[in-house]
Amino acid sequence: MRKKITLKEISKRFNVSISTVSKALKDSPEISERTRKLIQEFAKEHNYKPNNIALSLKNQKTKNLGIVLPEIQHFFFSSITTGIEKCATKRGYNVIICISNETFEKEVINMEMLANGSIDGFIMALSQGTQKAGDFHHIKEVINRGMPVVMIDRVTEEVDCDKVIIDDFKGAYDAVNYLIDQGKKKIAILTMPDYMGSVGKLRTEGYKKALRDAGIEIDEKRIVKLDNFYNDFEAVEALFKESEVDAVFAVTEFFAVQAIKMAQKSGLKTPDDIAVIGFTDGIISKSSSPSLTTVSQHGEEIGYRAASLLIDRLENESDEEPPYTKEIIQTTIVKRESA
Amino acid sequence: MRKKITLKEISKRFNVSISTVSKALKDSPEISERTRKLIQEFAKEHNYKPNNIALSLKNQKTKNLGIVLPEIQHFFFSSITTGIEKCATKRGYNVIICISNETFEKEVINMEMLANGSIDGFIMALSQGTQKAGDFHHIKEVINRGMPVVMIDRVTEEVDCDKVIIDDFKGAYDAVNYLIDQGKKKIAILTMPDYMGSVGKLRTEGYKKALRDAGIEIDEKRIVKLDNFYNDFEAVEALFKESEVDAVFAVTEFFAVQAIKMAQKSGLKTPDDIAVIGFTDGIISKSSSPSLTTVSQHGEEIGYRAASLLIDRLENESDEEPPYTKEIIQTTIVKRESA
DNA sequence: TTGTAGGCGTTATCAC
DNA sequence: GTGATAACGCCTACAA
Repeated sequence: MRKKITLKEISKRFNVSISTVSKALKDSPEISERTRKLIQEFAKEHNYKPNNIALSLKNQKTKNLGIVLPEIQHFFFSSITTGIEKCATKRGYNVIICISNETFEKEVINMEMLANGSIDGFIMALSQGTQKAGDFHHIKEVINRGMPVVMIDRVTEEVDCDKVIIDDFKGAYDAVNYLIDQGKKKIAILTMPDYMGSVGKLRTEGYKKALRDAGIEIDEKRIVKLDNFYNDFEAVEALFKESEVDAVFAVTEFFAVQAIKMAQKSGLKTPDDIAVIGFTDGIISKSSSPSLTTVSQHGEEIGYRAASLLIDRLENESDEEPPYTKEIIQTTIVKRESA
Repeated sequence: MRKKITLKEISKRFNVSISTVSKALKDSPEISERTRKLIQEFAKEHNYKPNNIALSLKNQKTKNLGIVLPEIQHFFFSSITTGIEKCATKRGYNVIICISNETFEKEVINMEMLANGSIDGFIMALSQGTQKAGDFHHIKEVINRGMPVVMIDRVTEEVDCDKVIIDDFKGAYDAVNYLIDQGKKKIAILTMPDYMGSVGKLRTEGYKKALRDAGIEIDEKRIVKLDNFYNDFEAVEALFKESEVDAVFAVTEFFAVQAIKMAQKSGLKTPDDIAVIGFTDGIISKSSSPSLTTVSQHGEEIGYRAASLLIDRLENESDEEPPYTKEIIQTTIVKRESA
């Protein structure tokens, strides 16, 4: 079992031409029974497989999907990746993953690299940096060149392409309603800045709408905007202490768990004194104590759907492009102990 | 901004040969100042970038690293991925990630796919299925063909290649010692079956050694082997109730958190009644309450080192291959509330 | 200063 | 039934 074998080498071995070998391996009736058998056996023995790169060059397609994500350490994105990978594998595609690390620059570089022939299409979620910058030229450029892009979760209206998102607004609305149904009135939200579109803005709006619909007044001091994961939660603790809060809707798992901690510190019981509901049904939610009631985003489904859309488009033979779709994956509430 | 432009197209545009264009773009002094400028400007305008696939075919290298991991939803593996990605990007490589989903079959298929020209080398961790089967022919084959492989974390002595592992034995030893130092005597271990080499066997051995060295008798009923993540923890709870345990060394974050839950259920306080120390310093550890004292595996460092080793080998120009190395990343104990 | 030719591995078309 | 040729996009040694 030595180096990779090529058609050329096989052809030399049998003193035939390369094309004969190629045809023989494809079981072409052009080639004599005998030669075919001979070559096929030899190939199998030497474990011949056509070189992917050569095929890519010839066919002008790589069978690779380019994935550009802000990070993959948190459950939501890693489960998206899992979903993408499942669909891709099933349909004969590989997955090249690049991490933008939440920065605009790395997002651009990654996409330019990959767009250069390495992949057939993109699945991507915007980095924080890109959302902040509001600059989407790199994505538009790729699309203009005829490379399909599917945006997931963190998307923008400014780019015209297929999208798979969750209904952040409704997810938040449902979550807050759930709390209201438990008889909670003083509901706080731990959220993110507005430029974090879906996570920050939309969920906050869902929260407000739910309160309004229930005839509960919106109290701005119960809207806490946190910038990142190592933020000061003292403001939150203060709120709790002043018993200004009887429930918390947290926009991430992490915030939710922190809220529980703060409550415990303040001697408050969850869910009786302070109920907590989070977003993202990840490992944290399952393993925290009390375990978290959360809004599940079904990351794996998002990934799977996105890959499915992308591959459909790639393999669409008809000459007219189907219109862009926007799929909305419904969130569901997973009831556990915290609310 | 239309379709991707090629050397050929540029050459037509200026009525010169392809090689002239190629040289001009490389700023070769062979080409006249004027032609160079002209072509370079045109290329920049049209955002010319050489096609990666063509380069790969020509250079017989792809600048892609193939990563085969059992899963990436848990923090340890996703942080490894992050580390790999960082190093790869820095050195101009892309990362193709495939998930074996803990099965032997998918591991084999993935590696065969990638080995077919898509990548220059592998970084991989064995799936549970492969460890159970004890069949490593696919890895040996790849290596025999001259494709370098770096095994990480879940490795086997049967394959000769570069390896990056943590010192599971010592990590466990240290963890248990830490508990002993706190005056704990009845220390249980929540572990995995022996075929899970590093996670199961080695850590259990470290546990035993620590007890032995401290002159504490090993009590088999305190060694609980759990098969997977949705196991019955009743056995554990029973142990707690019979007050046969005053500390737990858990071989995963998840087990650790479950142990805390069981303790709480039994009305025992952590860390006073039952101290708990886990393995893997992930998100769960940080956010659980009480937060977990854990053995940090430094996944990102493992990934970074592995990628570094692999790329070094790929770019090693000298004709003799350097000997295989086995890097051992030291674990450290991250002290928090649970012990 | 510019161009030609060959090659990377494969396949498809067409010729013998 | 088999083989030569061109093409995918790029690079480079060698002509002209």
